Amino acid sequence: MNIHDIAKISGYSSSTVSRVINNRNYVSDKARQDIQKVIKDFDYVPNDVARDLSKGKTHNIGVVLPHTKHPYYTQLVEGIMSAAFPAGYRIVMLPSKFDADVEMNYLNRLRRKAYDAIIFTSHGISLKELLKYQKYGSIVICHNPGELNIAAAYTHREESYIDAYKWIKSQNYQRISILLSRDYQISATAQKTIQAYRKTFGSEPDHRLLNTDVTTFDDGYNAAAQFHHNQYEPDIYFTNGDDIAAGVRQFYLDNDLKLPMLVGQENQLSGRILNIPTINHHFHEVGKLACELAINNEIKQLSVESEFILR
Amino acid sequence: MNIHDIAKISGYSSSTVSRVINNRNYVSDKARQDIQKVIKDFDYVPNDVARDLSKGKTHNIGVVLPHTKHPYYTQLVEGIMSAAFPAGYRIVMLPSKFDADVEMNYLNRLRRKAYDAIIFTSHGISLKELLKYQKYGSIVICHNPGELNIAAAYTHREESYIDAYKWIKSQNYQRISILLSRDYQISATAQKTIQAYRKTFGSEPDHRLLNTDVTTFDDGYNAAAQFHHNQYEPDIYFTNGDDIAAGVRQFYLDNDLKLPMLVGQENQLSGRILNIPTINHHFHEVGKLACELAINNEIKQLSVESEFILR
DNA sequence: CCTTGACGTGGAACGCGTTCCACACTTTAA
DNA sequence: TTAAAGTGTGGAACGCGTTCCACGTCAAGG
Repeated sequence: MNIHDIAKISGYSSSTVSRVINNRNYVSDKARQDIQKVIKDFDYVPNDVARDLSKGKTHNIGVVLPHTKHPYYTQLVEGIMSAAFPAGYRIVMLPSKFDADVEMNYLNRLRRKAYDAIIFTSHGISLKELLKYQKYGSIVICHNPGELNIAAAYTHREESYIDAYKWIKSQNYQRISILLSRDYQISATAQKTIQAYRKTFGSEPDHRLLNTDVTTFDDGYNAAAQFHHNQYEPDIYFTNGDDIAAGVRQFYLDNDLKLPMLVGQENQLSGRILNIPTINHHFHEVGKLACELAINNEIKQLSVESEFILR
Repeated sequence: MNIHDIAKISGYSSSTVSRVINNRNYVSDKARQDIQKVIKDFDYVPNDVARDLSKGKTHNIGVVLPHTKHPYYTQLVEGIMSAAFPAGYRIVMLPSKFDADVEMNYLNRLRRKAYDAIIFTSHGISLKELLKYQKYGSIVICHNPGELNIAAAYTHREESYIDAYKWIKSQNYQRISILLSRDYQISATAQKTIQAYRKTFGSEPDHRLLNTDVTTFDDGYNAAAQFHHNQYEPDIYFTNGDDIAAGVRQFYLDNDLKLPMLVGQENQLSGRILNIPTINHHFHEVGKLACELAINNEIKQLSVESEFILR
């Protein structure tokens, strides 16, 4: 049962049926009623895929996420949804694990018109590669793209990182551990963390206390355990998330050791419960902005100030 | 640039081009090479929407979620994704806020072939209504559908609830508060909570200590504040999530009151940090099972045992 | 009385890939 | 030697809604 069947049965053309379905003008009352009756009698509904094909628009936005457990992505996705839903867009989750092949595959699906736009909450492939695909649809990333002309919504982290480090400095902590989620050679965000350190302290961070790939409570726990094992322990941990800081704390607690100072990020519940200073990056807002850029196909950069919260 | 253009340029028919694109047999080496060269030269990629239309399949699974902040849904979505991705399916997020109109809209989109299947992580409309739509595609729900013949993956909660109540009984707690996420008149899950109480204690729960619509840390906090204000306080809270229990705890802490006993659910990080007994519902597994049912279009019920964890 | 324009409707092409069927030719088995 | 089976390829319809264009009618403005 398709629109042409309805046309035949009702005795009108498919153009007129289409007008009725889409509530458009230039249809007489009689035709409208006749056609609506047939539609009802035969319990007809139009096919969305055919409509998408002929309109050349799917109202789908692909959202590429390296992993899902991490609250960064959860918050972003919520923000994206909050903007997508009212605008009649749906979001399609695209897990990537930073795998370049998988990401390229998603980009190609943008070319293939499976999505109207694609948002990279984070990405493994290079920005130059992304640029090449802009002609196929709107592409938005969630970090500062620097000079490159690509749509982006991101948190302006520098200030808050420097605020945090300044506070650390003022408290006279000596051994500062930095737990990063990704290698600072790869990740722009991790780089910012290090840069802010240099700016504030005028020196390099202590590499013996610098860890990468620390993203969860357990990772934090293990990092602390490792430092303890090496008998070279920090008196403060600057971590990439409150949950991670909570994991560090747990290690000290489990082993009856004096708790070090902790700094988290992302304003997670764990930080609130444990009173850990944090940095609120307003990811919900970032997601919302990213989605708006995607929908409006605007190539511009929007940033949100993040803030150090000392509890 | 479409498949017919490639056919014309290469001098073959679109059937042959299609065979080449889909790596099928019955194509000579020469034809394959010629066509592949044209495809490459003109940088052609097929249109996924057209393919979906002609195949009658989208490889999209809609996932209806009342809200996103709640970890129940997050864990389910992760589980769903873990099954969808390897099978070549993508998931489309469909926020509903339990709004029946919105849910009906999503069901209609199933009819309209926008999704191959739809998973309701929770739902406001009746099961009878859902049953009507089964003929349009696979529908899976995430709670026990009882006698109804509808695909479902869910946690078998009774045992663990009873285990929890038995423990509460054994500890001689007198005033038991139950904080539900939804009214037990509406929600099957909430009903189970009450039923297990009746079974264990042989009596009705104290309605003065029973609250509904408690889903977040702050809700827990406020519920505790309210009981305190009413000067009728529980000595134990049975809550719908560790985060909620953490919120309750926070109220007592902030007001320098003696902490009541707490029981959480969902095995969240907050419970782990604060050592709150919890119930692990294995939602990740449930999501995975639900997705498998959706993909295979099987109408059967699968359940996972949940377990009371006393820390 | 004629022109202009809004209104109502249909035809046919378009968006684009898939697939069934027919046809020709080449092997292989009998 | 011949029928049967396999290989290679094209034509055309199909999946289904949208939209441009043409054509006819009728009323309002000049």
